[in-house]
Amino acid sequence: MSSQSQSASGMQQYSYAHPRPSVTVDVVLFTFSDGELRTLLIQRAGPPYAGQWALPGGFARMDESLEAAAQRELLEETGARDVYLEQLYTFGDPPRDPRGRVITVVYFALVSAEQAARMAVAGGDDAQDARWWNVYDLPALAFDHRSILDYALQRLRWKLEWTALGFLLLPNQFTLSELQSVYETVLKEALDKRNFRRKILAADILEESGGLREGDHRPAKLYRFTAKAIELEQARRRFP
Amino acid sequence: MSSQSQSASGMQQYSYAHPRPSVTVDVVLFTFSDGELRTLLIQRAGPPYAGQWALPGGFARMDESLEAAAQRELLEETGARDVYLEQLYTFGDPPRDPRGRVITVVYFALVSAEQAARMAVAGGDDAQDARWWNVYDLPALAFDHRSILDYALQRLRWKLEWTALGFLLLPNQFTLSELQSVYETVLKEALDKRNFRRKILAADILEESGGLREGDHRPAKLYRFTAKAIELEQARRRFP
DNA sequence: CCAAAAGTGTTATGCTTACACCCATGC
DNA sequence: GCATGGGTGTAAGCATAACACTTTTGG
Repeated sequence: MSSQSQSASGMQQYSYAHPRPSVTVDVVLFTFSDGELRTLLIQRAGPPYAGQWALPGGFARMDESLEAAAQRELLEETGARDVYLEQLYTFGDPPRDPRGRVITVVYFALVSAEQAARMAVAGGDDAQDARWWNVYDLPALAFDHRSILDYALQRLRWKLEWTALGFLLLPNQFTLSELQSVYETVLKEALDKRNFRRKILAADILEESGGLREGDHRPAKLYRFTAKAIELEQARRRFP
Repeated sequence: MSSQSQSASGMQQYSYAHPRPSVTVDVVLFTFSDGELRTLLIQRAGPPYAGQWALPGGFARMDESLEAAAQRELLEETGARDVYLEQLYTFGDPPRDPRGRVITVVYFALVSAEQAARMAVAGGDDAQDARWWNVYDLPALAFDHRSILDYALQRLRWKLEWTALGFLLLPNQFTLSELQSVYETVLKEALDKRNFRRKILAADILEESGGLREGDHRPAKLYRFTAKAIELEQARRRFP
């Protein structure tokens, strides 16, 4: 059907009987710190869209799965391993990349504030710079990345409403008020404190860590999510 | 980054600096007739998996969107236009196709029994045969199509539980018992008749067509879905 | 008149929502 | 002692689930 061979004709090494699109894997990475919902963007070093900010990502290699490619991109651009990932959507409208037909399989990723802090956020080869941005205060984005990000945000909201994934954005230990603040920031609506606490605790995915968050005022109990909760989410991961 | 040019060297016409995967678009097409949930499969004419049944689909062209490719494949293989489509998932594990790296973007489609009946189900170029199969009584499938189909079935169940998409599988006019039978077949569980009717009617997406289904016993009122209902589903279409 | 599917209401239960005050600490 | 965020219970409304009989037609 489509044959593949390697010739030694200079730059053009891979030849096929039919044209093929490029396939990239991009990642929308969210975290929550300093009271903000943040996403990681890299600044493009070269054209097209040189100097503009874009989602981290790159070309899919021939010998790795799409999810592995997403993990690899994250590792290369942030040093992070074992990140919660799920496939978001595949964008492939012909005009989305001026270089030609590029189909991108986009993954959706969540990291804790701790993981985010540990990251060596420096970008890979084709990046000038990389940094976290407040999701509600973004620069202009390259390609169709703005609409991809909006779509990811929609998915994140949906996830928070229907699953209990919010804790993945926080450090290992957190107070219920911090968790509520994540939900309120992501969903962009105020929640009732008593109802929120009841619902989260009823979901039976949190346990008291025993510690207390000492601060300016009354100390707050620290919670962590149970191992069972993580498994549960992993099981649901491919869905929908 | 990756250049693309055409040379006149026999079969090898398209050359790139980096290897590229093939990208196909496959469609899982569901309908409901004769009390069965059915999916359309085509029988492969050539290798690999010659003679085995597979999802309809084909290579994505360079100048069309992924959804347009799915619509085109459906048109070529069934003659059907204006089919309800949504993107399901992108499968790209390296070993999924023995011919090499093939990434497939899978779409999920629903057609009414009427549309299904009108279809010229004959398959395209590379098909020996094409026919509808009872989803609960399938032949061996080529590639990883069995797990794709299982995933699509999961999505269909979820859609029926949370949205009111069931009517897309039925003819334009249908009785509430027929609609309930769709739900029961897809969800694989018996539903309470009174609760089902109340819930569906409360959703305010059906209207009486005025007609009656005459049969062996007491005639049943015919319903159709309202235009509003279709728009509503279209609006939700990209979600999740 | 019998068989078969159509059609119809009520009650109990659980979940969601709205709502206001006391508690523990740092300064 | 006061300012600040932490922590708690109850009642009303709403949606869900369970449940059985009458109606209409064809044969």
